[in-house]
Amino acid sequence: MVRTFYRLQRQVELSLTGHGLTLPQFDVLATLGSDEGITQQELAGRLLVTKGNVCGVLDRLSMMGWVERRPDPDDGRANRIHLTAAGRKKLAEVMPEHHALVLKMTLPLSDADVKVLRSMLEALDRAIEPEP
Amino acid sequence: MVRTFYRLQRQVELSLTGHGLTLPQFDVLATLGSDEGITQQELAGRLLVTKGNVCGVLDRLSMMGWVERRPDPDDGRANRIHLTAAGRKKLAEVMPEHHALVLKMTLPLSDADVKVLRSMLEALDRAIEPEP
DNA sequence: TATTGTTATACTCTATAACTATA
DNA sequence: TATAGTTATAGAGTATAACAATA
Repeated sequence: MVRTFYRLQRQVELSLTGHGLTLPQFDVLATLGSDEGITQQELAGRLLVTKGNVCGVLDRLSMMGWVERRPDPDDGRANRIHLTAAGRKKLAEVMPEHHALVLKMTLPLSDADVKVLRSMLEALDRAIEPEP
Repeated sequence: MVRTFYRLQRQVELSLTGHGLTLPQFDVLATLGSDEGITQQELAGRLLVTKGNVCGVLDRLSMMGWVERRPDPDDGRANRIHLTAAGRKKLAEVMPEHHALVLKMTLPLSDADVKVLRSMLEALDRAIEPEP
């Protein structure tokens, strides 16, 4: 089961490589796409990675000009992470192919199965550290 | 969907770290557990990684004394990869906790759901490069 | 000439831990 | 003192490409 997960993910990773993105980088962009303005700590929690590592990923993403750190007006220590216009464009560029790949990978399943799969994964996702 | 996959996988990865294993290393051991004696090329195909990279992972695993390369008697170029006794022991040591984690992660699902999920994943797995 | 495996390089990610600054 | 973010280090994985030995 885990091996299948890994293979599916490698497939996604290989596709992202063609866009000059790594999986963690894509994950950050996609997360910001739905939850812009979160802090680096929150981002670290989502990715299940330490804040130190998020820092490095953000360094690379901001060097590419896709994200920017804006100081939190209410907390001098915190940053709020935002997509730049270029980042939004990049995400819009990658997403269609990404969706096409997911669609292709789930082709052996019926539409109903995919729906079930999706709702299962959402249930599993919610179960991951709900009370940190 | 892919983000959930990633989060589930990170969870597995964090658990493996406690055993001094990385996900690719575990993947190799588990693959050998069911298909011992395959070549490095075959292994590379399973992991969706280049032969050069498999070489490095095997270097580390054999340095730990968990796998060994045996020259293929019929093809002077190829190696057949085998688990050592220590490797088999390591796998037996990690597997219970691994299964417990998978069980815990799928707890929000019913037994029937898990069965469905498993059969879906098997279908997806079979669909990944069936004709290389 | 093609294939199996090895080696080399550069980059990214991760674990770990010490550090700065704000609260 | 606790928290948000940064920096430093070491190890591992991956992409890419050149290389040796065998088929």
